[in-house]
Parts: sequence; C-alpha cells; structure tokens
Amino acid sequence: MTIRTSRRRIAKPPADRRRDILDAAVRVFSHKGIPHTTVADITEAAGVAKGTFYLYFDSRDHLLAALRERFMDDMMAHATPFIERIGKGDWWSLAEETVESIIDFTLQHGQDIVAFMQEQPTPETRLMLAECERKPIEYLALGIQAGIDAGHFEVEDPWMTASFIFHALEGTAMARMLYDDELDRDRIVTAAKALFLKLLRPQAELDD
Amino acid sequence: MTIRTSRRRIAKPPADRRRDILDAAVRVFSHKGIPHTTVADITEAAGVAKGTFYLYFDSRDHLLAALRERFMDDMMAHATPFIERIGKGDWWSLAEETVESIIDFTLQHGQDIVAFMQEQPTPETRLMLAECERKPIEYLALGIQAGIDAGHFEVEDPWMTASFIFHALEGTAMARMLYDDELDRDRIVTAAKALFLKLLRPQAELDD
Amino acid sequence: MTIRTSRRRIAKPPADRRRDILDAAVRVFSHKGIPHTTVADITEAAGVAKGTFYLYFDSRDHLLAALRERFMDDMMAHATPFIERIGKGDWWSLAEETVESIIDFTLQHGQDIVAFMQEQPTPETRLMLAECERKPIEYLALGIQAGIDAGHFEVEDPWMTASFIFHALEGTAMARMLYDDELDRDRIVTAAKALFLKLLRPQAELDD
Amino acid sequence: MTIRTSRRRIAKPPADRRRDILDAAVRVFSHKGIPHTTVADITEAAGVAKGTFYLYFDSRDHLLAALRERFMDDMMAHATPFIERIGKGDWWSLAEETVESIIDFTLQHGQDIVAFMQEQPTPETRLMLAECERKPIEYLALGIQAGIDAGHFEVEDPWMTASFIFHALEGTAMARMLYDDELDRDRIVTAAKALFLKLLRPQAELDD
DNA sequence: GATGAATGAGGCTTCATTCAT
DNA sequence: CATGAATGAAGCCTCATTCAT
Repeated sequence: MTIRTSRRRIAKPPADRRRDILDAAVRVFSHKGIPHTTVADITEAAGVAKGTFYLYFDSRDHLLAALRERFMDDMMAHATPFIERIGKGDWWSLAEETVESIIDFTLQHGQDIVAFMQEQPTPETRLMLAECERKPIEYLALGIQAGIDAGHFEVEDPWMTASFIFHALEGTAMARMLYDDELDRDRIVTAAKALFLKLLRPQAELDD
Repeated sequence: MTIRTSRRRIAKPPADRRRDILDAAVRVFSHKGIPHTTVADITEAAGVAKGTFYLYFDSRDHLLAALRERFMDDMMAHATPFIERIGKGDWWSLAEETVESIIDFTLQHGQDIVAFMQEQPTPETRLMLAECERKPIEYLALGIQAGIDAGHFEVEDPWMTASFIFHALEGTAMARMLYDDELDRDRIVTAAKALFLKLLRPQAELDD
Repeated sequence: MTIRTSRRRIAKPPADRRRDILDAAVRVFSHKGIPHTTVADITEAAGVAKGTFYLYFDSRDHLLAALRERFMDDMMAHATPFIERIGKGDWWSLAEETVESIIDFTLQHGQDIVAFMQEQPTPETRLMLAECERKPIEYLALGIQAGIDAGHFEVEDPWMTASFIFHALEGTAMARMLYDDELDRDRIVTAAKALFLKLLRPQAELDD
Repeated sequence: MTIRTSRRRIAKPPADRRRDILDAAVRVFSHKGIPHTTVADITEAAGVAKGTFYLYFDSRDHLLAALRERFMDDMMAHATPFIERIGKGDWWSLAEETVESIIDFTLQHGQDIVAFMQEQPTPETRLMLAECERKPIEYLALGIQAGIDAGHFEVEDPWMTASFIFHALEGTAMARMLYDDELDRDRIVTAAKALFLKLLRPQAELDD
C-alpha cells in the first residue's frame, strides 16, 4: 500500500489525458466557437493546468489539427461499412441505410463541422473540409454509378446527383441541429428516403 | 506593386467612405476569415487610417452587424421578384429561374456566408444565419404548396422538400465556390433543374 | 443691407468666441473632470467645430493655461478691495468681510480649483496652485500683522494663523460645495467669524 | 543607475506581488498624477510585465479602488486609538496628540489624497473622499462634544469647529507637503496646539 | 510529469491635432 | 474665418506560450 502525499493530480496514462483535453476542447468549442475559445478555457474544462496543455500539444493549432484528424477518422469509420457493401446486391436497403447514416452522423458530429468552419481558412483546414465533403460524395457517386451499371438506378449526372443528395441531407440535418430542435429526426429520414427514391428510380419503374 | 502616396485628408461623402470600409472588410474577411482579420487589416485594405474606421462604426462588432444587415437586404432584394411571381402561372419556368437564382446568389455571396459562420456563435449571428436559411426555404415551400394546390406539383412533405432542394443547391454551389473552381456553373444549373423536375413532377406525368 | 447666404455660424468678435470656449471648458470640466474632458466635449459645449478650438488656442494645454490665468486674475480682483483696506482702521469689520469674501469666493470658484487639482502636476500647475494658496495667506498674514502692530489683534505666529484660517475656511467651504449641499452658507460664515475672533482677539479683552 | 537583468519568471507570494504593484502605483501616481500614469508606468516601476498587472487587478480602475480601500483602512487604523480615548479623561493631552496625529498622517499620506483628487469625479471617488473628510471631522466633533459635556471645552458649534480644525490642519500640512518643504513640521504642530487651545478653552479659564 | 505565475506581442479603441474645403 | 473628416500615436487589455518549482 503506497502512501501518496503528493497534492498533485493523480497521473493518468498519457493517451487518456490527451483524450480528456481533446474532448474538453470539443465541448467548449461547440458553445463558444473556436476563435473565442482560449487555451485556458480548454484546460479549465479538462481540469488540468494550463502548462499541462503544452505537454500534450505543441500549440493551440496542433490541437485543432488533432481534432481534424480525429474527425476524419470517425467519418471514415462511419462510412466504411457502407462503402464495402456497394455492388453486393441489396441496392435499395443500402441506399436507405446510407441516407440514415449520413443524417445521423451529421446530427452527432455537426458541432465539429461548425467548429471547423469557424477557423481561419488555412490551406490545411480548407483541404480538410473539402475532403469531408468530397469523400462522402465520391462514395455516394460510386454507389450510384454501380447501381446504374447494375440496372437498378437511372440518373443522368451521378456525381452531381450525389452532391445534391449529400448536401440536401447534410444541410437539413445541420439546420436541425443548429436552429431547430423541433424538427423530427424521423421526419427527415422518411423524407430523405423518398428523395432518394425519386431521384434514382428508373422512370420505367413508375409504370408498374 | 501599389505605390502608396501619403494617404492624407481626402474627404469623401460619408456613405461612400462607409461602403468602402464595408467592401474592404468583406474582401479581407474572405481570405483571412473574420476572426483573424484585424481592424488594421480592414482600414489598410480600405486605404484609410485606423481611426477613420471608428468614425463610421462604433466598434468591430458593429461592422459585422452592418455586414449582416446588408447581406439580409441583398438576399431579400434577390428573392422578392421570384416570390411575387408565385401563383401567377408559368410554374415550371418560375421553378427553373428560382433554381438558377439560388445558385447564382450563392456563388456570388457565398464568401459572406462563410464569413458569418466564422464568427463566434452569438445569439444574434445564429438568429441571422437561421433566418438566411429559413426564409428562402419558407418561400420555396410556399411556392411548392401553391404548385400542389394548383395541381402542377406532387409532393408529400413540401417543407422538407423545400429544405432538401435549398440545401442541395446551396451546398453544391458553396462547395464549388470554396473548393472547386473547376465545377461548371451551367452543369450545376442543368442538373438542378432536373432535380427540381424529378422531385416535384406528378408521377402521372411520367406515364405520358 | 447685406444678404448673408452662408450657412456658417455668424462670426463673433474673436474675444467673445474665445470666452465662449473658455466658459464651456469650465462647465464641462466641473462635471467630467479635466482629464476626462476631451477637446470634442468642449467644442460641443461651446457650439463650435473642433477645428475652431485651434484657432483660439494652440493646444489643449494652452487652454488650461488660459484658464489658470483667468482664475488668478479673478482671485486678485476679488482680494484687492480687502487688501487695500488693510491698516485703514475698521479692523473687525474688515476681518469679518474678509472671512465672508474667502468663503464666497470658494463656494463660487471651487469647481475651478478642483479642476486644476485634477491636472497632472506640471511645475506650472503646482506653482499656480501654490500661489493660489500662498497669496491669500500672505495677505491675511499681512493684515493680521498690521492688526497686531496696531494693537487690535494678539497672535503668536501670524503666518501660521493665517494659514490655519485660510485652510479652515477654504476647506470647509470646499467640502460644502463638493459633498454637502445641506450645509448652510450662513452657518459657515457665522462660525467663521467666531473663529476669527477667538484666534485673533487679545486675551486681555476677555477680561471685560 | 539600476541594472535590469532580464526580468523573467520570478514567482512571488501573490500578496507580496500585489503589494509591490500597489506600492509602485502610489509611487508613480505621486509624481505623474493618476490620469497621466499608464499601466505600463506602474508595471515598469513594479518590475513586472504588463500582463502581470492583470493577474492581480481586473483593470486599471480596480487598482484605484484597491488603493482607496487601503487608504481608508490606514486612516481608520491611525484614528482608532484616539477615538477610543475619547471621554476617558486626560482631555488636553488627547487633544494635543490628536492634532499631532492629523498633521503627521497628512504629511505621510498626502500624496495619496492628491492622487485621488486627480481622478475623474466618479460617484465612488466622491463618496470616498467625502468619507475621508467627514469621518475625522465626525470624530473630532464627537470628542469636542464629549469635552463640552464634561465641562472641559466651551464651543458654540462643535461640528463646525471640528470642520475648521480639521481643514486648518490638513490644509496647512498638505500645503507644506506639496509646496513648501521649508515649513517646519514642529512649527505647525506647536501652532496647531495653540489653535486648539484658543478655540476650545472655556473663556473663564482665561481669567486665571 | 504537473503546475500556474509570469511574460509580452498584438488587438481594439480613443482623442489631440491637422488641413482641404 | 469656420468646419469636421481624417489621421495615427498611445493607452488598455487579452491570451498563447514559457519555465521555475
């Protein structure tokens, strides 16, 4: 049994401590905005001393970079299962689940996106935000193209359609998250599925 | 390389000078981001002394408020002609022109929106941004509803459809403006018109 | 008959305009304090343009100097009649009227003194304030000495007595002016006369 | 000539550091005047960086408030022993020591009073200065009244007499401090004691 | 490792002064 | 003469970063 006389905070594994700070940062960013959040705000929210911040991040900007990286990883983790299902049959349920996935991811991580948009547009941030849009659109377009090739969808400009669908969903979900808590998540999902259907369904099908 | 002669004492009509500063602000904001733009940056871009800024704006924040106001006015001025045409027949051309109008307005004023998003999320800014989204969606929804009532459109959830359309167009146009100068404006417009058609057109029509 | 189309303020004799500004300055100084009064405050109170100020005063500091000069002149004008009566008999009524005069002058011009004390202690201001105290004390002491020589007063340290009397009166009157409008002017005067009597009256007189 | 080594990171107990800054402020105020003293002046005099100032005071105005508070405390500490002796016999030695105490306190702390007078007349400052005059006068008046009741003093208007005595002493001591280092402290004290005697002594006593 | 007092560059704002009209 | 828009030095305050403990 060790007697611990130190008044200092009990040391945590570095990775945990780092994550604590990262989480605290997101928490504060989302209601103060990145530019108005100080390092002191973050360390206070994380329950550590100001100096400790610099043990885990070289600078305020490095924390933002770390946050970006984590966000991209989350996004990819979220998207991968859907991407892997492309071209393996089950077209419409994949479509519907993809729609739900995009909406839910946006509702959950929208705060981060807003935060990133509040940054100064460094080339790094621009690139990262562009990626965050282009990547899901790219995969959507790929899926749509595959569906066309397999004869399930009928669309003239797949990439543009993907872009429309992605922004329609993301924009609506984001607006709900930011301004309109009343808007029902299920109403969005239902309408989104109908949207998907109308945009992708071959006209011939309608004759049924 | 600009030669700067000792910029002294060139009085201008107040309205002009004010607009100069406002324009300079937008210019600088769009490539430095609001939070990283200093009053000195703005006055330098406007070609006036730092003190001059405070003859026209009570503070940095008041300039932002003025910018917001001007943006809202521009938006309403842009939207009004279309709103007035609702329900006066000519449904599909109104729809097509509305689509073009939204895309072009976004391409032109997207910088401002980005700038506003970079602000700290004050209640004022949130409200204003919310309005900027809700207003056009509201009018779109109104138009769609009118079209439904007149038997030209067929949609289940008009407001949600309006939201999808608006965000699809705005998001795509914005992405083009921010990240992808290659994307052809006309390609967006063409695809957007097709989108509109697919979403609103009564299914029966397809049987023709 | 001259037709005056100019929208400009009708020109005044320079001396009047100068006095207007000086008066406005005193007015503003007395409730904002010298250090917090701007040239703009003064010109606004005087109803002239900012530039006009510099037609009549070389700088803000020159206005203060002018104010000091005017104050000294006022004080001397106020004191002269009493000084001239020294040694011409009528000792006690001179004493009583001097007392009243000091109190009334302080009540009227105290604002100016306060204003001067708020200035930075430049050698000039110090000298002037010192003069404002030393001069009346000097004259009081002269009068007391004359009274002693003439056998009417009996005092050990005339200069110190003069200093006490002057500060007793000035301090009390000033306090009334600054903090205590309730305190009756006549009560001060009555008590002050008694003070004078007790301090100056030969002890022998008491035996009567 | 002081050699300034790179003044970095010498932590001190907060109370000490705070007092250092407060003391430095008084030092600078007394020869530059409050309004012309910048925060930079103070921190330089205190040997700390500008930012350090704001670790100990919320703003320049808060420092002034702290200074006021400290002055009031000093004054009360100085006055208390005398107040407690009121009515416990020993009337004339109490009177004489009170006189000395007022003179010495003024000679020592006059700089502070001057500094406060240089402030803008905020309600706070006015109130505090009024207190600084009223309190000692109040206590003097109490003492005088007690002396009258006990049959040692004879005065018509005790409060007014207290006011005269206080301002006579304070004004004279202040003038010495500000303008006239030649004036002997003991000469003031001696004359002041005589003043006290003349004003308070029952007339009957003179017959002895 | 952890702490938080200390630092100082840099941003916002004021205001005495100038000068073209 | 009179004006007031324009100027820019200078003051207050913030906050990312450092480093002695």
